[in-house]
Amino acid sequence: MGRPRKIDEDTAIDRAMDLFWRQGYRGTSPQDLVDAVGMGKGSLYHAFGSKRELFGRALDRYRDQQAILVDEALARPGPVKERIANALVLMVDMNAADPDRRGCLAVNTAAELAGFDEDATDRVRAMFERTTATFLDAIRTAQAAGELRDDLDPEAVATHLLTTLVGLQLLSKARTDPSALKRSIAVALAPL
Amino acid sequence: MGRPRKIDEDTAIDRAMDLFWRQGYRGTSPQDLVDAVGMGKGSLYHAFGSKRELFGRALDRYRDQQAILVDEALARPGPVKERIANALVLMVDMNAADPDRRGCLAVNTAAELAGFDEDATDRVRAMFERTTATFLDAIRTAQAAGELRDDLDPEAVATHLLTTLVGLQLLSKARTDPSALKRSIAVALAPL
DNA sequence: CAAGTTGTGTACCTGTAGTTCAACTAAGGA
DNA sequence: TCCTTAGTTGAACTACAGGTACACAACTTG
Repeated sequence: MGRPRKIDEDTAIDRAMDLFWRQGYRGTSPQDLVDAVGMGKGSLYHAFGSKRELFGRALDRYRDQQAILVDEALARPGPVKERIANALVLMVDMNAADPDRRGCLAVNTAAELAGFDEDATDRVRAMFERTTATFLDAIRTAQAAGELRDDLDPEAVATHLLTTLVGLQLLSKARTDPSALKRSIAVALAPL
Repeated sequence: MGRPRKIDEDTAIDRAMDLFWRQGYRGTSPQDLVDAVGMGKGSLYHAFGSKRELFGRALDRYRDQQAILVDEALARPGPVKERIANALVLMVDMNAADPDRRGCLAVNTAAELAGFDEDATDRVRAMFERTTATFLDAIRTAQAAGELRDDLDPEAVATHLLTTLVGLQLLSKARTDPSALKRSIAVALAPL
C-alpha cells in the first residue's frame, strides 16, 4: 500500500554514507545529500527525519560493511601474523589509491564528533570494540594452536592492533608516504 | 604607532586555537571566536583576515607548543623505551582526564580537512614528520650508545611510534578504556 | 596639537544550513 | 470507484555562517 519509493532506502543510505565518508558530518549539507541521493529534500526528510538520523543509519551501514571486510581478511588461510600484515598493507594501499582520501568513517567520526554527539561516538566505539574482538579471537585461536607465543596478553595485543589500524588509517589520510607506513607494519607486528 | 591592541595577537591565537581544538574547524563559528577571543568581529577579521587564516595561525601555534612537549618527554634521563612509554602513558591519562576530549589538534585536523584544505593538511603532515624525526633521533642515539638493538630499522620504528601515538590519541578521544590502551603500550614498544 | 596610522565595535549584507509545509501523485483495498 | 496510505516535489522559513563597511577611538610622530 501507499506510493512506492522511487529510490529504495538501502540505496539512499549507501549514497548518503559515501558522502558522509568523503566529507564528514558537518561538511555535508542537506543539498549535498539531495544531489547525491537523488531524492527531493522533502522526501529525504520524510524518509529519514533529520540529517542526524540519516547519519546514524549511515554509520550502521558502514559497520555492517566493514565488519565483513575485517572478518574476511582474517578468515583466510596462513599464519595470523601474515594475515594481519596483509590486511594492514592492503588497507594502506587502498587508502593511498583513493583519490578522495576518505580514510575510515569510524575514525573520521571519532575525530569530528567525539564530545558533541554521544550517540555517534557510542556507535563508533562499538565498531572499534568489534574489531578488537575479531583480533582477539584470531590471537586466541593462534595461541591455542601453538602458532603464537603463550606469554602474550591477548587483550593487550588486540588493543595494540586496533591502535595500529586506526593510526594507519589516519596517517594515510594525511598522505603520509605509504611505503614508510608499510615498512612500519613489520615493526608493529614484531611482537607476534 | 597606531592604536594599541586591546588583546595581543598571541593571546587571541591561543584562545582561537583552544576553540578549534575543542570544536574542530567547521564546528567553530565566527561568533564562537568572537566570544572566546574577546575581540569584536570587525577587529578579528581586521587582524586575521579570515577564519581560515586564523586557523592556520592556530595550527602553527599548536605545532610550536607540541614540539616542546614531545621534545621534553624524550629529553629526560633513563632508557629510551621507558621514556617513550612514559610519554605515551601520560598522553593517554591526560586525554582521559580532559573533560572536553580534545585529543590532538593535528589528528583532528587530518581527519576533518584532509582532501579539502591542502594547506592545513600540509601543516599537519609537517607536524607528523617533525615528531617522527624526534623519535628517529632518539632511536639512533640509543642505537649508537648500544642501548637499542642495531638490527632495527630506525625509520620504520619511528614511523611505527608515530602510528601508535596517533592511534592512541584517536582512541582516547572516543573514550576507549584508558587502562586497556595503557596495557597495549607495552606491546607496541616490545620491539624496542 | 594636527596629521597619519592602526584598532575597535556595530550594523549590515548575502548565502546557505537545516527543516517544515502544502499541494499533489501513485499504489492497494472496501 | 473513491478512500486510505505512503511518497514526491518545490517553495518557504528562520537562523546563522562568514565577511564587509563605516564611523569612531587611541596611540605616535613632527
